[in-house]
Amino acid sequence: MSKYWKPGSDRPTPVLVDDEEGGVLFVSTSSSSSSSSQLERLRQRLPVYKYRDAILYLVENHATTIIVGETGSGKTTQIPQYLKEAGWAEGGRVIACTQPRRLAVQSVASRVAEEMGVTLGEEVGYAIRFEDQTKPGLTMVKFLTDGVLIREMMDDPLLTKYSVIMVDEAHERSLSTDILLGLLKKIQRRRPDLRLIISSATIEAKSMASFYHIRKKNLRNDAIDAVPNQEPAILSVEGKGYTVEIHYVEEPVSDYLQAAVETVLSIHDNEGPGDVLVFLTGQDDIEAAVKMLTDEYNHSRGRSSDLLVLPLYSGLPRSDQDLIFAPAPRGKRKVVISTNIAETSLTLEGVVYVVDSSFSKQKFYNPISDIESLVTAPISKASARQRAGRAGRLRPGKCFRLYTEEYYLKDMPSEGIPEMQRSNLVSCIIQMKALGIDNILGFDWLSSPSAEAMVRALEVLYSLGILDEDAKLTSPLGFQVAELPLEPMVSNMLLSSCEMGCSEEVVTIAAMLSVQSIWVSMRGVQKEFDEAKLRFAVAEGDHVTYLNVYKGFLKSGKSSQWCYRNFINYQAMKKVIDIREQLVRFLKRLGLTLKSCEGDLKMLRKAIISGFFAHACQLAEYSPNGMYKTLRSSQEVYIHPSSVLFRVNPKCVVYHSLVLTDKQYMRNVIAVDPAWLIEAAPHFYQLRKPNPALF
DNA sequence: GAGCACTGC
Repeated sequence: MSKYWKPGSDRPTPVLVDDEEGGVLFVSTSSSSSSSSQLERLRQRLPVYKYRDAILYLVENHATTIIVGETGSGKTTQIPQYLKEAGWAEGGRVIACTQPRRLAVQSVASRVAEEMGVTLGEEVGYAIRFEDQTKPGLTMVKFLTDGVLIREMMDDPLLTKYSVIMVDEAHERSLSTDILLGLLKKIQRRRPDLRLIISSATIEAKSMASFYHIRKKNLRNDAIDAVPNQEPAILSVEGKGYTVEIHYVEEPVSDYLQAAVETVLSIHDNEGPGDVLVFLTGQDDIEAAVKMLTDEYNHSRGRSSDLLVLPLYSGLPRSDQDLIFAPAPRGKRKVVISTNIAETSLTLEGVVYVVDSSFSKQKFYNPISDIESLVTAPISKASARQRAGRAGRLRPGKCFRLYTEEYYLKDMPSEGIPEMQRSNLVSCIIQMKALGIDNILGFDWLSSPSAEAMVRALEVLYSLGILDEDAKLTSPLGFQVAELPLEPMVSNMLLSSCEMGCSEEVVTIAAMLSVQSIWVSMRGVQKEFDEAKLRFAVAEGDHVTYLNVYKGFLKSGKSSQWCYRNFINYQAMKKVIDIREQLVRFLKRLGLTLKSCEGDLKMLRKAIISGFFAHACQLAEYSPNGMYKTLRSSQEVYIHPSSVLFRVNPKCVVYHSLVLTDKQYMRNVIAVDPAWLIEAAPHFYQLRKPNPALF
């Protein structure tokens, strides 16, 4: 790696300046290229030229306002308060503010409640999954995740109780944010009184604005006069973050792991005090980097003995994650080596130096093979800027990019591919159908997914009996599946189990399949880990094994100590309990009853098949290495080593999901009798060429 | 005998 760092610039020309400190706000509309005339026009209309006044003026006069600025500037949290004071929450109307993450909803809501001097859960409340802290009739400002707002649309498609809807962090372009933004545009045509505020990073402003530009011909006649201005306004706000000095390598690095480690040591030797945050891609790289830095510590004490090196990724047990937030001991410099989790989800306050590898793991979906895979890929400029910004929260910081300035300027894509275009769309499409959107292919998306992906999702939903020949939700199955907060195949399995008399067990399995992994990832104690797992393992497969884990957890009195002894993730188990309770409530609301099959594992497996028949595989003949072929498309797949059926290799199995690494691995596998497949899904299997190996 | 970026309902 080059030891020579080249300082560079990053920030696009600042378009705007702040307000109360005597500056001006920059306001423009999407069609205008002349920003100064826009500014002049606004200046003439606004006697007092302040942030608050500008917001209220724009919301009053434009159907859509787009707030652009540094993310995390805290500027947007003042907006709901301004709106409430200006009377937007009177007469039972509510101001809604969405965030993509639960934690952000909670923290912003409590900050705003405090600023307004009210009790959280009354005038200012929030709603996230499992937790509704609002009082209908009293709550005027409501914070919620965008996913919850989409769920609310199922009961109230026009979101009639909201006067203003503010969507924060829209530039992240998460699946649910994109669905919401599309739906809101549709609502806007039928609700001229509704105001939208969308908060986004600079890079996305123009496309957001042109998306929300309402053409008159698209409005109902009586709505034309009611919408004050169909042209979205853009308001730029300068963030309050400190400047971050960017440094690039002079030559491309060949080994970014090695380069990251050397950069940390070089920062430690040459820079002033302050914590270091390093962005790598995944658990493997992170553990390796931690080890390299620790070895360095052992070899040359003088140089790095005062480094405190900590890994950070989502799979880490909570107690280890909490170490990150404790201040480093006196005289020590904290170095956190992290995945993308530190880019948006967690904020470390003491960070002054950021090291950016330029890579992250990203999900991609191939609609032809119907497989999602996770690959290491270059990040976007927007992401790089976000990473750099993590260094400027405490005081001016520095960001060391392990790539050249030329690469940044010329080759790095300016924004990432929206999640919508990298995902399997079954859940998305079922939600749209439940909201009465029939023409999915013609829907006005912010970024349209491929036709192949949409057609594939429609096919899968049709084969599950969730959609009919006209691509409409079936009744009751389709509508019930849309209600349940699960993957459609899991919903199908659960609903079938109610008819088959094993819902008590299957509701537990559904909850267990909804969490990342219930096992704690532990390296170095593999033998003990395998032994612990064997205590729960059964010949039928992983799903039934999960039932044993759940039983054991309940029997222990939901003990964290018990989890620790058995290599089970306590946080994941608590989530399983929450999800299971919620599912039971949903089932009761649908008029379905819980019934136990009292150990009839055959019935249990048949219920699983009724959701997952499309994921059936048979062991290839003469296969010494455990190769399976999928029945649907003869793809080569293997049982994942984490499965209790690894190396057991039953003749015919059904899997929950595939993970693509060097091979395609099936995760969560259950052994089945091939005859059950035809019984469960004759439409799916009987039309196919008979397979002599099976039947 | 090998592997799981990150959210969300």
